[in-house]
Formats: sequence, C-alpha cells, structure tokens
Amino acid sequence: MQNHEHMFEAFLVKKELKFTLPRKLILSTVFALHEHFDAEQLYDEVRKASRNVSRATVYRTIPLLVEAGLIQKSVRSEARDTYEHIYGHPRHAHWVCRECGGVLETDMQEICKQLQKRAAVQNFEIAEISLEIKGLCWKCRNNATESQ
Amino acid sequence: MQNHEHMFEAFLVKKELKFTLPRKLILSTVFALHEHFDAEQLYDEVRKASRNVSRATVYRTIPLLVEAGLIQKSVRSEARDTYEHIYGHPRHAHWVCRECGGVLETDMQEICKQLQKRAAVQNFEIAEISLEIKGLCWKCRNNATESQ
DNA sequence: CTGCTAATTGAGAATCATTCTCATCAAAGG
DNA sequence: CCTTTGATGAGAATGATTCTCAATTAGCAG
Ligand SMILES: [Mn+2]
Ligand SMILES: [Mn+2]
Ligand SMILES: [Zn+2]
Ligand SMILES: [Zn+2]
Repeated sequence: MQNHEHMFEAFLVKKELKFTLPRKLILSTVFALHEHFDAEQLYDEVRKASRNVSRATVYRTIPLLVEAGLIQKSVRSEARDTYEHIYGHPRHAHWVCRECGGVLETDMQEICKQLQKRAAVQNFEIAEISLEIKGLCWKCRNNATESQ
Repeated sequence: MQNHEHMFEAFLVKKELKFTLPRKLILSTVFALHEHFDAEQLYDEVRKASRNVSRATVYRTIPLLVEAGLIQKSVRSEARDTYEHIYGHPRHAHWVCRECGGVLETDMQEICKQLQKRAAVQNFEIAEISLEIKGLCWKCRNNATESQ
C-alpha cells in the first residue's frame, strides 16, 4: 500500500467516510497520471481499470482529494478545471502562454518560504498555493517579431 | 477622459475595433467598482447606467479588457469567474479561507520583482500574475481549536 | 455467516455560467 | 445623407458540474 493511500485512508477515517473500492481506484489512477488532468480525463482513465465507476463518483471524489491535500487545482483558463497531484511533488509556478497555450513549470521553494513566514505572522494555515503567470513565451515572442 | 479610457481606446484602435458606447459604459463601470466582481454583477451595474446593454456584450467585453491589461481574473473557487481591475493597482496576493470564504490581500511587489528577473532569463513576457493561497484564516483556526 | 443501517454509488436529469446565432443597429469614412 | 462592416441584443445552445433517488455496499452486531 502506497503512502498516498495511507494518507487518504487516514483522511477518510477522520471524516468518518469509507475507503471504498471506487475511491481506491480513483486515488490510484490520480497517482498513476503524471500530468495535469481534468475530471473527464480522470474519468476516462479510471474506466480503463473498471467500467463500474461513474462520472458522478469521480466528481465527488475530487474535492475529497483536494481537502486531503493530495491534489490541487492546476492551471486555469480552459473551460474545465484542471488538477495535479501535489503529494510528493515540490511546489512549482505555472507560466502559461496566452498565444500557444504552452505551460512551463518553475521551482517555487523560495517564494513558498517567504509566504510561510508571512502566514506565521498572519496566523494563516496554508493548505494550497498557486502561482500562475500568464503572458507570451519566447517562441511566440519571436514569431510576433518576425511577422512584423 | 480618464487614463484607462485612453488605454482601452488605444488597444481597440490597434486591434481595429471600435470604441462604442456599450464598451465605454462597461469600461467606466469596471473602474467605478472597487471590489472583485463577476460578469453578472458587472452586468447589473452597467444596467443601472443603461438598460440598452446586453449580457452578451458584457461577456464579450471582459476578455477585451483582460487582453488590454486593464483587468484580470481574481480569486477562483466559486462557480463564476471573478475579476478585478489592475490598472493603477499594485499587484497583490489573495489569501482565501476555505472555511469562511474570506479573502485577505497582501502586497506582492517583492515577489513580482523576482518573477520579472526570471521572466527576463526565460524571455517570457509577463502580462498577468496571480498568486492565490488557500487555507484557514486565524478566525477559523481559533474556532476550530475552541470547539475541540 | 447473516441481517441491519447508514453511507455510497450509478445513471441520468437538472442547473447555470458562458458562448453562440442571427437579425438588426451603429460607427466611420466618403 | 449613403455604405460597408463590425457590433449589438435577445434568446437559444452548450457543456461542465451538481443533484436526485433508487439500488448497492461497507461496517458492524448477533
Ligand atoms: Mn504543474
Ligand atoms: Mn484583489
Ligand atoms: Zn507561446
Ligand atoms: Zn476563515
């Protein structure tokens, strides 16, 4: 049993919820994925493992995983909400190109430390940090310059 | 004529779009509001000034204002997208309490400088920065402790 | 193992923010 | 004034997410 399974189970127990088969399947699928995903993609993946899991259960499990601190919302912009697992992954910023939609990730440890300090002062308990920078990537900047 | 009006007009001219009456009204309403707003709230406000502006035009104008760099998406989480005007306002982080929904804003100048440096290295042109921290505010932490 | 109870689930309907359609209107230049 | 073309209003369409409710399952007691 993987560590994230223990964490999710502990979370569910504390909330007096059950660690059911659909929830186990959804959890392991989330941690088998290594990219940003939306509910529909997760649903498709889960269905490959078992056809007996409904879309509703996927949608219902996502907020539980967020509350448990295992995943969080990732880049926004598109219609669908996207997520990424955070357990075992260092926090990172997302640089989103408005032109090509490309997403670059960069380290965010330093900024997190600063925010933790400020959180201590404010007596705020941080659960989730998201830093998103939008603009033009170098590729699209070059294209824009050339075409003038 | 206010400065943000010049900016929007310049933006529209460059894109060969017209600075029409509905667009003027929406723009001035946006800058008369001093809180985060969603499309529906903006629509309601605009309608107080004129009943001849449609919801569709409000929705169509919002992305123009974003592209012009006058507003940007603000705290997410709720169903509706929220926005805030950024022209003339220093960049700030949003601390959102998951319990009470309260939003605290803090300065972000320092972090912005760091990001600008990194942007220069990456040759990325920044248009928009959003930093959102979710967790528990001091009030809700106290409540949680008391009720144990 | 068997029955009991409450939580969970699957399937599909409902919701509702946002986008789209298209007939009408208005800006800008002559 | 015209004319041309983009902009607009009203409401329909879309589509991600949430909700409903009957059927199923987990966890527990006997
Ligand atoms: Mn990421
Ligand atoms: Mn703000
Ligand atoms: Zn790009
Ligand atoms: Zn709070």
